Amino acid sequence: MAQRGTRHQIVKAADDLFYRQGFEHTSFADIAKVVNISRGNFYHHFKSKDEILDAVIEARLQRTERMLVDWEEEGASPQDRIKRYLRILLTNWTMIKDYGCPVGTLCTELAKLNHGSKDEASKVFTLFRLWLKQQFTLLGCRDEADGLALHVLAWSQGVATLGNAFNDLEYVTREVDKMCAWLDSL
Amino acid sequence: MAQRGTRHQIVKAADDLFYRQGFEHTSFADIAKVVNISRGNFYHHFKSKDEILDAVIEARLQRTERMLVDWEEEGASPQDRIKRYLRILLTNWTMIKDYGCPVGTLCTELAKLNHGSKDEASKVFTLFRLWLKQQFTLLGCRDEADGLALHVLAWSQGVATLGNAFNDLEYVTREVDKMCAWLDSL
DNA sequence: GTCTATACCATGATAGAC
DNA sequence: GTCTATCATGGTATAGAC
Repeated sequence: MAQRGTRHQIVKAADDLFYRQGFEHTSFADIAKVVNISRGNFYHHFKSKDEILDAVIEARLQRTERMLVDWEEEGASPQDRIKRYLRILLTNWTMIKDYGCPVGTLCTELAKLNHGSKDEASKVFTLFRLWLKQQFTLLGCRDEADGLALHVLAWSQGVATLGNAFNDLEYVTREVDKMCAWLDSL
Repeated sequence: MAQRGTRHQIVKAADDLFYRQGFEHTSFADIAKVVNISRGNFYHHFKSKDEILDAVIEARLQRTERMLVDWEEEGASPQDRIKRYLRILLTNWTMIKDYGCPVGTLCTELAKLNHGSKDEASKVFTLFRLWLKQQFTLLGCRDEADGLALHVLAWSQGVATLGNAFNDLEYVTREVDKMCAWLDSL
């Protein structure tokens, strides 16, 4: 029980630090400081740093899945649900402006490292893609549903990257408004 | 003269490696191997790794500026020029699929490191932004020119990130086609 | 201008005491 | 299950010979 507790704390701290500092830039010492354990004690829970990464990705996948189920129940219409997705850019702005999109930035970092878990990381994108596709299907855009899902995904991803680079909340707000208007025009 | 030659070689090798491996993951040893000089010899040309980064960013800014001037002369119409920009996604696909967009990935990495040169790096985005704005102004979209420029920038950035994550050339091709069609409809 | 040698530190990882 | 001590490696950076 205590083991599970510590393990969980390690994953939680690593999840946060991998997002804010990047995977490679985060050391065991960084995580140990947050969790308040010694560096050596890590290896009782994980055999390597890569194993921690896998656990973090797994946690993100589960968290994302839960969030999408919640959104499924929250939003009255498919449009409302997609707008709920678009609004993450604004609700998470304080993080995005400093650290970018958690999904996209991990994928690109792992791609450059040619890391074995890069495909696993991109599955988070796939979760959003399938969920968005489902919403567009409900909207009656059956044949184009996947294309529209990818369109929304790319749009939000690009806005997150540029919003981060220019540190410009007004721009992001304008873009989200535009995206919502485009949605209503479908 | 030989000094300038070596310095130039270091910047060129670092430019390539920072793109393919990321800034932090690239060591002096990596660059030294390419340039074929000793590690110690670096400090005759640069005081620190950050100085090499600044030189790389400066080189990228100049290269981008030259490229945009070339495109200015190449394309007959503003649409043709913007399409020239969009097609980078396809002409540079072999690099993008493995390493993402050179501009966006550096900006996000430096943002996470909270690196002092992150604003300098995002100036490459600004170059594209102003150039695109100019093209849209020539197209007669004066009031919306900057918004449209940012729209194209975000669009291409998002497609690069997703294309990289999913390693899907067909998707990128479809998106570029869609972007070109949207351009013609303006 | 280039080299070798080296200092110094942080990293991921291991071994073994408690 | 947690700790301390330790290791090998590789990082940035410096000093000084040629």
